[in-house]
Order: sequence, then structure tokens, then C-alpha cells
Amino acid sequence: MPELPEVETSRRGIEPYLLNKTIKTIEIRQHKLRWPIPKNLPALAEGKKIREVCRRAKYIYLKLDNGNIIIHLGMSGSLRICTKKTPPEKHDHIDICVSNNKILRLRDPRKFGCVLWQADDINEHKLIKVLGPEPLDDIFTAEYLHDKAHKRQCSIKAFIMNSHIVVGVGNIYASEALFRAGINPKRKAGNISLSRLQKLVDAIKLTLELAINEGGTTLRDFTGISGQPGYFAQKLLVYGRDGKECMQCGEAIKQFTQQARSTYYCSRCQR
DNA sequence: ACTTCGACCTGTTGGC
DNA sequence: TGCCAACAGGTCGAAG
Repeated sequence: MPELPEVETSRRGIEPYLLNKTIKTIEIRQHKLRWPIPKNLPALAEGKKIREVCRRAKYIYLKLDNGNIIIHLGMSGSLRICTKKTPPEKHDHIDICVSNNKILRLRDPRKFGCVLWQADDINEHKLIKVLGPEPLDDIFTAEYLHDKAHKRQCSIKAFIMNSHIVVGVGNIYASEALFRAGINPKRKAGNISLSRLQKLVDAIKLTLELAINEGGTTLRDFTGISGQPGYFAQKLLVYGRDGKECMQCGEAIKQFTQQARSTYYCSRCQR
């Protein structure tokens, strides 16, 4: 479900309710997510104060004095802030209850998400330390991408969706950014000039920033923490628009399958 | 070192 | 209306 803008929307939504609050209890109803929720998570985190609510890639983490609670939403995960009055539903797997009687509740029907613990420095976690740069960070540049893409045979779409290269670019925004940059998603990553990669870097940053400002993209079920949809879906240029007119040239948008994911593009505008 | 592909799950959608 | 296949916003880890 969520790409970087949706995760950032969730993070901003929960932050005001959690910052500087103390974790009172953690209720785990379903341990079996992508990785099991650690049995000792309540023992580690109860009584501790939430110092920061952060995001790295598509991970949200709550920074405590003794470590971090790491949350990933997978494909279908979502976070809500609620109270005891709202009974948990079928796929509400964990409640983190804090000192203002609010509850951070994770729902994840497909269970591709996870809730993990990392003591001390978050960057030492094995899932975090292998990640590439944040796309909105200044160190994510055309020169960086050009260097990494050298002699790479994979498609440019697979390349920008690879979290070792750059994080946060999922299936929607990969298609969107490649359209904005005028690059054919099938093109080999190692076969693109520095100046065209500059356009791509600019397009990735712009696309993600615009989507964050719209509260993310709601295609079917993404909502912010109080249930409101994201409005970026109305501004998608190619994703989900196969057969419809390209907004730039009028040609029909095409759809095909790449790495088992749907790609959308304009064969006239993207070379 | 790089690339591809299966696996993990449930819910929704579209065709017959 | 019902059934079933195909598909959905992620990404690790094994295999080639």
C-alpha cells in the first residue's frame, strides 16, 4: 500500500499524539507478521518515553531512551490513533497505548508489514543499514545515480525501485517520475546520460514532494491516521491510466508488466 | 556482484 | 448471483 509519501503522511499524523508521551502498555494480538513481533517488546518498551517519531525509507520508528520500535506497513498496513472505546477489528494486530489514553493501532490484512525492536542506534539494524539515501536528501544527486548505474543491465524502473540504490520509490511513483523525466521504463539503467539522470532525480524529488503535500495517494484503501484519503490520485499522470490520453501528447498510455509489477508509460514522450 | 523470481498473506475486482 | 483467477501501494532472501 504505502510508498514514501503515504508513510510520511502517517508519521506526521501520529507524531502529535505520541511525542513525549510514555508507553503504558503494548497489546499484541497477532505476532505473526512478516517477521514475528518480538515477545519481549512490551517488557522493553513499557514505561519508556517516546522521544522522537521518525521515518527512514518506508520505516517509521519510535525513538525511546533504550532503543527503537520499528514499524513497516508492507503492502496493506495502516496506522490509526484511537482510544479504548474503539474495539479492535479483525486485522488490528498491535496496540501501543500511551499516557494520554491514546492508542497507536496497526492494521495489516496481508501481514507483509512488521514491528521490530532495535536497541540503541537504529542505523545498526540489519534492515536499515543496507539502505540507500533518502530521495529528498541533498546527497541524492544525478552524479550519485550515474555512478551507481554504471554498467547496470537492469531496467531503470527496477533500478530506482531498488532500496539499496535509493529508498522510498515504489511502484506508483516510479512510473510517475519516469514519465516526468521523459525516460522509457524499459531502458537499461547503465545506458542513460548524466543529464537525463539529472531530470530523473529532479522528477523523483518533485513527484514525492507533491504527493506528500497532497497527503499521499489513495487508490483503494490508504487513509491518513484519522481515516481521511490522500488526494494525489487525482494528479497521477500515468499510473492506472492505460488506454487514456497522455496529458502531454494525447497518445494512449500503455501498461505492461515489469518485474511482476504494472508499469504505465507514454511511448511517445518517454524514450 | 548483479538479476530474477518465489514467497509471504488477505481482500477486491472483473470475466464468465 | 456465484465462482475463480488475477491482481494489489513491498521487499527479503534464495537461486542462477
